[in-house]
Amino acid sequence: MAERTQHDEILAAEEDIRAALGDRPLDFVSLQAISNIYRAAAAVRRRAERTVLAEHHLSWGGFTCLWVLWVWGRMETARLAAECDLAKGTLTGLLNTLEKQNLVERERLQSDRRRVMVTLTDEGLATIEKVFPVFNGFEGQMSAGLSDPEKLELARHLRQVITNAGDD
Amino acid sequence: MAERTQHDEILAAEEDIRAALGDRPLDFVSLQAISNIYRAAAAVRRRAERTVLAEHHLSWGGFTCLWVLWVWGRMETARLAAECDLAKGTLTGLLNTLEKQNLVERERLQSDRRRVMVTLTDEGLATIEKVFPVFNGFEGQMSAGLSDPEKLELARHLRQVITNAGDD
DNA sequence: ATGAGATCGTTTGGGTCCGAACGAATACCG
DNA sequence: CGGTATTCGTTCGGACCCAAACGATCTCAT
Repeated sequence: MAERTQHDEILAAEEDIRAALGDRPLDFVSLQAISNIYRAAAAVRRRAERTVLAEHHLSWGGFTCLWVLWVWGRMETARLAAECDLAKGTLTGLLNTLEKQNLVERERLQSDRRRVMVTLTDEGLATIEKVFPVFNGFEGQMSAGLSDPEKLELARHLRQVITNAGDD
Repeated sequence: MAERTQHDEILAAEEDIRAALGDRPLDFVSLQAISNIYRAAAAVRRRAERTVLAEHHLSWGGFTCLWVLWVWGRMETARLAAECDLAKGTLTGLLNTLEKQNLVERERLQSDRRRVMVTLTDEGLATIEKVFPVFNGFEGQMSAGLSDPEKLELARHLRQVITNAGDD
């Protein structure tokens, strides 16, 4: 069992950093915490896009839109962008794609013709109802090896970071 | 103190999910853990690009390249892409940008003219030596509110996720 | 009423990112 | 040797992503 796992490699890399910069003032603990967030996010996203989402021709952002619309129901683009954590300009392009796929519909509001309401189509509803359980299983796989209390702790720590980084 | 913080809003959103889907089989714990990784990563990156990195005209990826080259020294593009966690095609564009900024240099290997060695220029070295301490301070701000043991725990949990998502 | 200002979603331009295809250079093998 | 495979970095097409600029629409004080 002398196998060198990816886990070990990550730790080894972090040791290299300490060795290379050990004589400088360095908040190494914060560095580990924050830099691993980005690596984990990128790894999970890539994996999802190549497996679960690719099978249904969905991008990460597209899936997020469907999911939000499924859980909270039809809503205007401004709120949808906020819930999906996207810039409003980005959402425009995403909705174009989803509309071409007949997964969502746009509708100008009568009361205020600047605004646009977004609704799941029947096909969009069927898609998210089919994909979400698979995606949720994927989330389970990605967090395998952590106990439920550990997962909750992870989520709690991340909420703290999100709050600290809050876009105000 | 009736203030509704961003922290509360995140938790409220998660409650909405449970309410909307409560009667379906749902691994809610894994969902919280994984989905917050992406939100945290995006928030931290946006914040960094708008503050620390913008002042020095660096993108997230560009900063990562300089950092890697600083810690581990000059290396070939293939390894640099791996260390930066980027596709090799992406790295080509990033290096073009960094080369225009006179921060790195490319050099064909004599022994194998397919390969390219990347080196920090003096200006690149000066840049990363100036920016890194600021960035490290930024990482401290982003993880404020967490104790050192909590940060280490966060890093450890994320390493587990990275391993689970490993690109094989 | 009506013009100034605010607020929508969209467009634009630039950068990031990926996967697949490509051309050059090297390595392998008979 | 000489031809085929493999392995490089780069290019290409497409999607994503953002900030800023843009038009259309609404609001509101005059």
